[in-house]
Amino acid sequence: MDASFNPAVSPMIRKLESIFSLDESERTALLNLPLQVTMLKADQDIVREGDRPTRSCALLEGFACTFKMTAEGKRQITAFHIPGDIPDLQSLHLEVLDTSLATLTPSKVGFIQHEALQELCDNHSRIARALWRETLIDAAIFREWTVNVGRREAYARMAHLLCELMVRLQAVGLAQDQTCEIPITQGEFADATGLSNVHVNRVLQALRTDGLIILKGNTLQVLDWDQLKQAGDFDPTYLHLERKQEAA
Amino acid sequence: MDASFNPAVSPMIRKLESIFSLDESERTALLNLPLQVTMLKADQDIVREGDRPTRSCALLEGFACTFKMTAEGKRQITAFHIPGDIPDLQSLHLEVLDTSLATLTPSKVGFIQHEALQELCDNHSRIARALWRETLIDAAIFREWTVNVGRREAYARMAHLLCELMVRLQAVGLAQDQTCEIPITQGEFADATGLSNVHVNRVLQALRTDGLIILKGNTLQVLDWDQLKQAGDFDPTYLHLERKQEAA
DNA sequence: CGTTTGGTTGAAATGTGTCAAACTTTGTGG
DNA sequence: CCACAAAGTTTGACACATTTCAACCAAACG
Repeated sequence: MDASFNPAVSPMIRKLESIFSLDESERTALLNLPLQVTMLKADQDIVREGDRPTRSCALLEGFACTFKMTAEGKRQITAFHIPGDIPDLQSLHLEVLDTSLATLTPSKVGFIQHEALQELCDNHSRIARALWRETLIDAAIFREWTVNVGRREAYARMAHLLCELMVRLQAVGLAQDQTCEIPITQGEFADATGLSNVHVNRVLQALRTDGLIILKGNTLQVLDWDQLKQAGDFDPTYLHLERKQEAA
Repeated sequence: MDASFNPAVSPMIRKLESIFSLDESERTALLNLPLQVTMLKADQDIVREGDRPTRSCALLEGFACTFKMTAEGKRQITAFHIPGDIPDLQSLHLEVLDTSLATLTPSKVGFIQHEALQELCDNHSRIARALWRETLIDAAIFREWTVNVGRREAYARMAHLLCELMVRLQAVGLAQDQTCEIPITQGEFADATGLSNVHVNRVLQALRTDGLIILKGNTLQVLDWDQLKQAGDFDPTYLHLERKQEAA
């Protein structure tokens, strides 16, 4: 390991490698990215709708979410972010942010100047492709969420979301034995699924009663993957993972 | 005009120029794109979920939509496409399609081999940026649709969708005097908004009664843009248009 | 012109939201 | 380490937006 390497970026590399094969020189280039690392508290805004950031943010530890408020004051979460994600990579090519980004838990984030990202893309066309691909997969997840919210009833909707989180966490090594930590409150689940928190509570109880999951505190354990998958009408294709990982 | 130029691509260029400034050499490069032009009937699949296409499709004339079916047989439309759009540009970097794409009306489409697109991107880094940007804007629209379906009630939801279509059509010169052609049935609006067709019908009647729109056949006329915008909680920022066009 | 497709209407059913209170867990400062 | 506050979860009763069903109507079309 070169002394100038920045080991903090490793979650980001692990994430990228879950969707794109990197070679040694590419990993090295990523490890050399200048990163401004910061610790953030829970429920803290990282960037806000309307901002014109000159940098993007890599989530290194902790959970975050992208959201938007309606005129009526309701919140819709459009994405959950887990370690390794670059939640606002889009700001590299879209000047104005159309959503806000906030932490859900205490988090470690690394800011990367757009210039540095641009230079990386110019010098490594395959990294450019990998990052473009990452934003395309984000888009695929947004599409799937629209389907989930628009056409699945509450029980399936919640099951689907849990499936997605499980598979994504597994892809970056944050789940094992069908178990993972999901520090997301029922109110946050509600804002992500377009349901009320009361109804999320009832649906989660149903999922427990049906023996599909154990969800206590922040720990989710899937007891019956096949049934949860079926209940949620979940097909992981849209996550476009490099090596398919069945949560088996 | 060079004889080898392909004038069929012009809707695509007009669309790109609505979100990114092209110079003469870039326009020329786009005009030289090898395009396989085909006429399609209404309600015809262009590509299907699970396909692994080697080309992307530019919509030159007509309307199309991206959609997904749930296990219960319900359909969710995740995007409407208008002339100039490249609805499956994402397949350039995502091997497997996670959604289907179909025409809504008789359409003229131009297929572009991925190799040709890749070469174009390699030779013109600014076009690469423009195309990446286009996919990022598509993603922003998906996000907004999630908000729309998840957190707005039917009346606002429908108003928002009409606002979006109006502004997008205007951006490519397909709307004037607050009027445009929208060949979308109430059933298709329903599948896009996550409502039933019966309820879409009722909401449209309410929008008419309230004097916000005239919608007869395929012709939409907005009578009171400000009120429609307010009713739909519509803020066009997420469309990231190059020169903002107020529908005024 | 009949047939199909899409639009409209009304009545009844229902999934989910709202409200309000109680309960439980977590975090924290004395 | 307790005590208390704060945050999150659970429960029940009721309200209501939206769906479903079913019929009818209007327009488009070959």
